Amino acid sequence: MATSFSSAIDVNYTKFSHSFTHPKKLPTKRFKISCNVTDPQKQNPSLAEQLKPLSNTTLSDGPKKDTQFKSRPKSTWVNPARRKPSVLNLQRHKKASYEYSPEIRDLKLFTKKLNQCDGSEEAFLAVLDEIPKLPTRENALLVLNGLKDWEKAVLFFDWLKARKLFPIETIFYNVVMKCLRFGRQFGVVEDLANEMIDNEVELDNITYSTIISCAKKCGLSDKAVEWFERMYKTGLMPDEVTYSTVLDVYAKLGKVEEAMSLYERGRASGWEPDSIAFSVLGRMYGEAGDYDGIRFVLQEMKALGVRPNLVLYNTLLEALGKAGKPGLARSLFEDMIDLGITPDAKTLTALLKIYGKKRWAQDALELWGRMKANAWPMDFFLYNTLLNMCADLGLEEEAEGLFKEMKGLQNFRPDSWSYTAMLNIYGSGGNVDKALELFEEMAKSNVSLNVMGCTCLIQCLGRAKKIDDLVRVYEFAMARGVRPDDKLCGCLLSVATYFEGEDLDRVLNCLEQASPKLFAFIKLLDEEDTVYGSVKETFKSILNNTAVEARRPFCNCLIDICRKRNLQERAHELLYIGSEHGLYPGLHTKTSEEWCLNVRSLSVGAAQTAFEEWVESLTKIVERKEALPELLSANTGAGTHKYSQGLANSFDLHVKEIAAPFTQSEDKAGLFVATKEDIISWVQSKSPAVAVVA
DNA sequence: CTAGGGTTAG
Repeated sequence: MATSFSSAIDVNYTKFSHSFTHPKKLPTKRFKISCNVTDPQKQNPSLAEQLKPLSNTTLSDGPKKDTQFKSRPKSTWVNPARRKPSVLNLQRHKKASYEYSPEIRDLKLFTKKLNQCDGSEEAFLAVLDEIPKLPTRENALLVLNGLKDWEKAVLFFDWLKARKLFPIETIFYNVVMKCLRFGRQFGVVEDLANEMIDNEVELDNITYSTIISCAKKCGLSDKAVEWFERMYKTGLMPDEVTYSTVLDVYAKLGKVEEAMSLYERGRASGWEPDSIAFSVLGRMYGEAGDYDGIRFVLQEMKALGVRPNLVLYNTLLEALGKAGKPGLARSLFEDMIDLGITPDAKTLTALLKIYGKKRWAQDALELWGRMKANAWPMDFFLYNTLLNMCADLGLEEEAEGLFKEMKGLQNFRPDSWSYTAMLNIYGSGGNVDKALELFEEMAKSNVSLNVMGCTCLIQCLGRAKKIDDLVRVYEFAMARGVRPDDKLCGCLLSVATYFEGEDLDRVLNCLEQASPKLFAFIKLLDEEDTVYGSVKETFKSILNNTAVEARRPFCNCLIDICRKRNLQERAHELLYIGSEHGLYPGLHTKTSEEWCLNVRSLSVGAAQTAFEEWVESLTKIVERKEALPELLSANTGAGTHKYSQGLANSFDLHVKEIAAPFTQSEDKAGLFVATKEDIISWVQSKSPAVAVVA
């Protein structure tokens, strides 16, 4: 079992073991805090002290049957109607289930009545008064368990307490708390917990894990941590459920160090993490995009011989998607299949997302084929994920087929996600007519246009220079309450570079609605008396208020707009500010043999601007007779996307325009090279004075 | 199914 998923883990493990910060070395802040809250009156040992004897005695060798984790107490539930059957009884009354016991059936009916009655206290108590006979402890639990509304559970619980029919034990509180958690009533849960303390009713691991998970569900992480620390204060050791619950609290807070610290302490105390704990950790590392962390989880699972189940595989695949690692995801998936686990829709969704995002077309299509061949389960998410995958891979025909299939399904229709994926496909493929057709179809089928669909349409209509349709779609979206986001603003900015004159003004009008600040900035750039300081200040403020992924597109587009309006100086200023802001990491790289200008992430205008700047600085170096490397190169990239291929071509034109001595490499499209000699003689030819001095 | 923990869209 452990060996079958080893193939995924063993990849490059040596490298991994060097780069991963082992949890043992992590700070233990969390535990210092839990020590600080120790009640001075009780003088209980700190967690570390509590765990010490355990780690010395139970960690290393041999069977650990004496630790509490092996023998967790089972539910104390007793079904009053199901007595331990004798062998004879078993033979004769095989079907004698409690459902047919009249007493239980009555109780169930009574519970149903309680569930159905009016929510008011009076109505509930009125029904409660009709109870056939005063309940025993077990019957009371049966009723309590069957109540759905937390208000009713609390009323019934109060009624039980007032009647004093039997002592109210921990289990009663636990059952009520579970119900309160469902109703997200942390305040009431906390009151009950304090009541338990006051009444000296024992709080056990079930109580604590319910309190903690309730706080978590209510988004009160600080309360969750607080109650975990209170638990330590009492000297109660967490069991495996409490561990996973608290690990999840830290994981959802993104507190990786705290989670790992707890993990390590738990391990030292003899806790054996199970698939749920690993699922929590895997998800946490996925959210952090931490590949080494995910491999640590896989390694630990292997070392402990934990056999992953479907949910754990799904979580790990999802995490690998977030970390952007298709290779490990693929081998993990194959391990899962080899183990005989049938993937569900979530598994396939996770995997297809990775393949699509990473443009692993072959693997994506192969998997899609296997899905059909094996009739693996499909659901709504999976259909839309397949459509998105088609968009990522540019599979227009496949998407059309799938979309048609979706329209014929019984259970659901294509929704705005599905339409958005199709708009994305038509938009990036430049298929304006089909995109517009889809837009009309959405209105007819009552599917609302979301902001991404709107962005895809605007992009597409902009490229096709269909200004009337563009404005119409934009106004439609705004009227339907679509709220422009940074991506839509970036799209409008990029579209603005396709238009001139009156049409440009119409695009800018749209932009003004979406972002008055951006619109004002464009006006500012246009004004002659604008000083650099105010450009810088305004632009920095805009960038800081923009989603990270939209910052570089903003800068690129604004530079393009400046160049279109012959504001070259402004274009250089924006590039400078953008570089200072870290938008173009790795733009310049230098080795002793070669200096390289990497413009792959720049727009046409930004690339030209960067190139001009570079050439200017090379010229100065030649003029000052400073050292140059043998080779100089500018890289535009070949462009894997349909619309990014333009960069190499326009760059080529620009190079020729300014007669720079760079030539495009024949082996590698988008790579422009010049030798040191080329540059020197070119500079000298431009300014003969330099040649004379030389 | 019987008191507590983990997974799904740009």
